[in-house]
Amino acid sequence: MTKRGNPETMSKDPNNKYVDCDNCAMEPLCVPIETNKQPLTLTETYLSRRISTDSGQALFVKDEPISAIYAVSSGTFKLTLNNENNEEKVMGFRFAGELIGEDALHPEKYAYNAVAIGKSSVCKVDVSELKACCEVIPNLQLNLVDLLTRQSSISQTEFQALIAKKSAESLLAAFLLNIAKRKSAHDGTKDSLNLSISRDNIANFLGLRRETLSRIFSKLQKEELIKVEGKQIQLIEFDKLTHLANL
Amino acid sequence: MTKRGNPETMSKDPNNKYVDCDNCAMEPLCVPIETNKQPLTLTETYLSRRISTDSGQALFVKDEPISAIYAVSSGTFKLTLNNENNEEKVMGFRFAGELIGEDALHPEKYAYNAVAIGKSSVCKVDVSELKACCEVIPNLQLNLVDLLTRQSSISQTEFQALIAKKSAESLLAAFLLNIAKRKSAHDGTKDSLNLSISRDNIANFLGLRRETLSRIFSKLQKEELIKVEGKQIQLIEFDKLTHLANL
DNA sequence: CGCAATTTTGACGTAGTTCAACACGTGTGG
DNA sequence: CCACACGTGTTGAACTACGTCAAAATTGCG
Repeated sequence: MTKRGNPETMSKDPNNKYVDCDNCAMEPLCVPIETNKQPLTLTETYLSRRISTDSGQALFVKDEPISAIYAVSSGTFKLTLNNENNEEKVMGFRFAGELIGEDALHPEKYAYNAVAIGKSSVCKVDVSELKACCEVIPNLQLNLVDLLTRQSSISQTEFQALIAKKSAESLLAAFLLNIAKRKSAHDGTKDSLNLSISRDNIANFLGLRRETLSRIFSKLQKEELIKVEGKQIQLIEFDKLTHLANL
Repeated sequence: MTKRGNPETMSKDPNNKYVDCDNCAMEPLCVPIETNKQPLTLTETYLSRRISTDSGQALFVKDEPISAIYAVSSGTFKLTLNNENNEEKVMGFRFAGELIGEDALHPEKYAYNAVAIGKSSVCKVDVSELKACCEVIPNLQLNLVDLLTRQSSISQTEFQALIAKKSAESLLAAFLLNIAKRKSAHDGTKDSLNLSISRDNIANFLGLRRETLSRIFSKLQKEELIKVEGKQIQLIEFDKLTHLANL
């Protein structure tokens, strides 16, 4: 029960592995249905597996009516808004195993743009098909509730550091720990981070300028709390970072 | 179908009115069940209406296992965290008609403290009873999904100004507009705001110091964008405020 | 390789913080 | 009834973390 999906679409890049389906937030909508005794596999009616996306490609844009919800199966996505000057504001990131667009179920239109960072891939659940299937299989609704609340909890932790409006140093510490935790849930690595995200995107998300972010990276490295090698970040002093993050 | 609940528990304070049930986010879990042909009213098994709370009283505290989800029926609540120095961080507010604790359904423990600001009251849905009822009435699950996604959308709008990390002025403009919008959804008033929240709590939420917030209030008043009379705020230049809020 | 994009570093400006003082309302006790 | 403490809100003056501008260093892609 590890890798499903079409093998020929699988990435060869070792840094861009597909997440295991049993580590994916979409699982409640995929797995159980396959194993129950329906005449045909119900998931096929609403689920498309591992669709490749190019870097910079948008899954959807803000205010588009919802048509599907997605789970990242490899790579990274950024969630963005554009202000009235058409400047981009990054409001979050989604990594392999996490959901995108699930929070559009109510107003029925997406609340942000979802853009691939680097080559990525997603699994896609068609919403109207899903709703039809929910009529047939009541248990599917419970799975949906579970999935919604699960992802909502991840989104919350992502915001908490930002909301606390702390020093730039403490913001970065919290950010690194958050990413490390979310990534480790899927790829096992604990203190080493492959940051696929550019400094610009991180700075934008944290509400800092790229220069400030760069200075903080240097500072934390000089103090030997982290080791920076381009996009590869080592978390050395986990405890001190945690303390910093908690203000 | 306006006011339900026990009349003797109703507030007499005109500034602290109960929200109409049909304007309440909890409605999907209350109304429809009352009107369907069950032998007994199912809501009674999981719903307690209009429980009074004193100012400063906590509905629940962070990390407590989830037992119920709440809808504010009158008054205001603040959602808070405590950092390691036991300082309070306000992460949001909930007004009449809005939900509290619904986002604890997944990790099954509350993610924050919920504390009444001034005398307030809530309707309470017992989670284990609710789950039991979901088994009996599948449609209830769909209502739950609706309710979860709806509230999640409100929470998002509350954060968006903060995430954008703008100037203090623009933060306050966005905050006032957000509150005005959320309150007007229930009490009709559009440009006049009864801010039940103290300046300290607002400043804390916005990540500003109380002195800064006070200066900005004065500035916006001097520029005649708002009129400040203690907790009563008039939004005068709606358009200019909106522009400010959008950076 | 070579050029453009990204990241880092330095010098200076400013929005918001900090600290301190004051003003106002409310509750308490003599 | 006043004296006093205490919570809340406002204002002034000096300080500082982060932003801005400019330029160098590094990375990465065609």
